[in-house]
Amino acid sequence: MTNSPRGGSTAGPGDPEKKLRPGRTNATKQKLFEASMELIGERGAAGVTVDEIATAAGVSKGTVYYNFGSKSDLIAQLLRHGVDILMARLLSVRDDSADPLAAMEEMIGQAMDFMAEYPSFARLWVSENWRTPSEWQDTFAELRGRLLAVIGSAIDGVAAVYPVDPRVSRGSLETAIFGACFVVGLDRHAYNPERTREQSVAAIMASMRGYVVKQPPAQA
Amino acid sequence: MTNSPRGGSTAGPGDPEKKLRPGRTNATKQKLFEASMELIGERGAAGVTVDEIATAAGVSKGTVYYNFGSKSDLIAQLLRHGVDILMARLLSVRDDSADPLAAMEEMIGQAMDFMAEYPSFARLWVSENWRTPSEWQDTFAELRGRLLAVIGSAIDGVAAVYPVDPRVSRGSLETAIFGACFVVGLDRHAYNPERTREQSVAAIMASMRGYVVKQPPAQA
DNA sequence: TTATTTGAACTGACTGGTCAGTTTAGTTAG
DNA sequence: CTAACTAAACTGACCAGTCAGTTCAAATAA
Repeated sequence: MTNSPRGGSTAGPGDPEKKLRPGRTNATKQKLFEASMELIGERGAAGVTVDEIATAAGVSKGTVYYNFGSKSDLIAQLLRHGVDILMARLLSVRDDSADPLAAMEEMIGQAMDFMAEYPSFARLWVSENWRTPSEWQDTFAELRGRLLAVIGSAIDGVAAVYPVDPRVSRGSLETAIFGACFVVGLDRHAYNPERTREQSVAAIMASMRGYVVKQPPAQA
Repeated sequence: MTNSPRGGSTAGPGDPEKKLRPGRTNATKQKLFEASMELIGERGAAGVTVDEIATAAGVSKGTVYYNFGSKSDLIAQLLRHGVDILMARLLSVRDDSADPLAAMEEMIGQAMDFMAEYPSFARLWVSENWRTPSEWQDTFAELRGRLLAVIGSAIDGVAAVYPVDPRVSRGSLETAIFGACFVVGLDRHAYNPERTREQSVAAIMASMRGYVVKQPPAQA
């Protein structure tokens, strides 16, 4: 199936238990990530050929198959790579603050920065997530869960301090905020580059401010 | 380039100035819309072949090219078709109500119903919108503008009656709500079918409730 | 020190298959 | 009659994945 270098018993970096020779770097994989992120974000996973990715990375096609077992595998690893970066930024938000709403706001700001920096990843995500029988279904489910957990705990932090609207379920709110981050970030990049980071954050934060009640919520 | 029926001088329905024979229906086009909406929503525009669409619609491949000039043209018309339906629903919301917040809530409800009924359209939209050099860039820009205008006027209606948070720009809020409708609708369909329509609407409405200020907004 | 070997990393031509779009000769039904 | 549609064959481009062969730094041997 997948391309394994020569012997079959020897392990290449494409194999799960890759053990880099000391002094060696992941330079090739990194270049392939960058090139494919760009191309796939712009034209979609199906719209980009492996040859194009290889050329853009300054590498031969065979190298792609040496480092990744398949195009599909490359994309799965690309998704993980992007989520790792986003997660790191979200988790960088210190939670010590007295005001969990401020922490939430900073997290949304981090998300907006990420979308501005990696719009191609955001496009890849919204393009391929939600496809019903997708090759990356499991990957998406896992990564989505990881991200939502972070947002969810930030929401919990708010709910622990402020009175909140009981009509709004935590899960739906997580999703709404998560989705708004992607869409607002992408829209800013594609259609409204003049919009500021703060405007975007404020628009998304509106849902958090609507979630906390200043007076008892209207009777259900 | 594109296929023009027979002689080149004869006009088929694929041509811009189609003039349906009275008594004739659009049955074939309708079937093609339904079939391609389903398939393209699931596997993406590039992942579906014209042959598959024709077969799923119970029609021959030639008929697709008779009714539409190309695959690309079919998809452009498909986008318009879907937006026509969504627009009709959004505009069906009577605006006479005393409370523009209630009108907004009903519009979001209509949007959620649409997403539940045409999840494939929603997937197609988020998959192909935001692609940088896309064949349907102009189509998307126009349709997006039409939809945002409707949401924007509903927001204006609220802002005319309630005091609103000046930190939140109308444009960003439009985008956030618009995007949240798609993403919450899709997520419900794909990952959380147990979530109710009301929960979803409430989560999105939170941003509107956060937009109107109950006490003067915190000093900027 | 110098020669030899090893194997991970990489190359790029090639294969087998797929697919958009075309064409043609015909059929159906209003 | 003619608009709408069918069925099937065909073209030409494109593309994922393969594989025999190359390179070269480090390991080992002499």
